[in-house]
Amino acid sequence: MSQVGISRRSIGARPNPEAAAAILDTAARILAEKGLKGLTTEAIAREARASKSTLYRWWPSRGALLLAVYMRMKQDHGYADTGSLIGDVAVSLSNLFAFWRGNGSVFALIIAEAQTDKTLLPALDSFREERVGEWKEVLERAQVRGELRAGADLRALAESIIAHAWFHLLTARLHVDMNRLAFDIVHPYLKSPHRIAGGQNT
Amino acid sequence: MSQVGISRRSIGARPNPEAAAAILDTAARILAEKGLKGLTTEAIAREARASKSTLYRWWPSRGALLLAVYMRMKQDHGYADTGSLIGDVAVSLSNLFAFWRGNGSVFALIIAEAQTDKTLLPALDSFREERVGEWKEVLERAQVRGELRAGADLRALAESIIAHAWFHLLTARLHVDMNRLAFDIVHPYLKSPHRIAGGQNT
DNA sequence: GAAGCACATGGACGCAATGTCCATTTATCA
DNA sequence: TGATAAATGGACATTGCGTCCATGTGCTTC
Repeated sequence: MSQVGISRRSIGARPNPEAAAAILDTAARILAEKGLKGLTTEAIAREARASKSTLYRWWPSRGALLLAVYMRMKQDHGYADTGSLIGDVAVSLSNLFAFWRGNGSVFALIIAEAQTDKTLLPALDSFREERVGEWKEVLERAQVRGELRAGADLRALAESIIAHAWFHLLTARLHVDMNRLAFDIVHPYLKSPHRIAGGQNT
Repeated sequence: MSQVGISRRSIGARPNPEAAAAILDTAARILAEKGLKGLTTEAIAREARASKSTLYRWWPSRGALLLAVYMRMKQDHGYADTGSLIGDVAVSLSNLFAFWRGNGSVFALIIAEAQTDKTLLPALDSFREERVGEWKEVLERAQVRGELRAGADLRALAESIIAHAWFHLLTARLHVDMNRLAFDIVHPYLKSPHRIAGGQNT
């Protein structure tokens, strides 16, 4: 809500951090109020009382801006520590899906944008790599607890979890039974067989 | 290559199948010659010597047309029957990735388009469901051979394979070691432990 | 303290691409 | 043979991304 009265002026021969902040704030607000449809560079610039030039001086493309908005919103990851791997994955995915549902699936739009905007790929790559690292922490805890089969490839499992999450995001299936999903993803990697917790399938 | 000399005319009070065929052929040709960049409704309509109205009478949106083009090109699936599940998955994914690389990853564009074009979602859903069915056939063969662990969920594994394939497509990683990828996806579901075949990781 | 400079900013514009409207053309039916 | 129904074509409206140039502001140098 950093709404400046009228318009923003130059503060000299260097970028104005207030402009960037206002742009990100405004983008997040538009996303909350109008959804994905309204989230255009024109609307963001207009409502942030900045020009599109300013916007493009900070981020090289629409996709890059969207990713910045998303990363700012995502600051708290929401990984769980329940004591069991399936529980951790179920709750963590549940938090993630709830987050995705709450912001109109911006992240789906970012993935989509990356398919045509090649400047986005590297940024998205490193973003994904960070997520892999976070999931690996969850998996290492499970490994310490002795839940995983011998020789389980933590990186492969982490990527698998993310792949499944993306898959559900992109196919608009964010409302599935999370215990079931976590079980399906993780249980082949577990040492001892588990009973399935949740109920209905998709 | 059904190139009509000049222009196409109405054949009366019913749609002209030649128009649809010419549009699909032309779209495939443009895709092969100019890649994804040139694959616009304007270019397709122009080069197919049809109007955009005609195009939109046959398909409700750009994405729907792209999916039709893709499905027409994909008629031969390329699923393999090597005698082992990991081999089947490795070769089948290899064929799929080669196909995707060959057409400039149109399918990635279709997935991207589905994120904003909601008329595409149902079509993409049923398309995906067909792929699930095909993969399940591969998996059933493995089950008959006794390769899978007891109680393995075939549908979950089929979805997992597709999820991984999409994931690699969307992150522009179509050149990975396919034996390695197939192993990572499948081996937790196998009854007996396997040695890994391929070499380097991503 | 004053003048020039470097660079961010704003507004307007170019361009490309999607989807729509209406007049025209064609075949069919009475 | 004339009227009707529907597809087709060309032009157009609209939207949205990215760019250009004049303007303004603070910093630097003399």
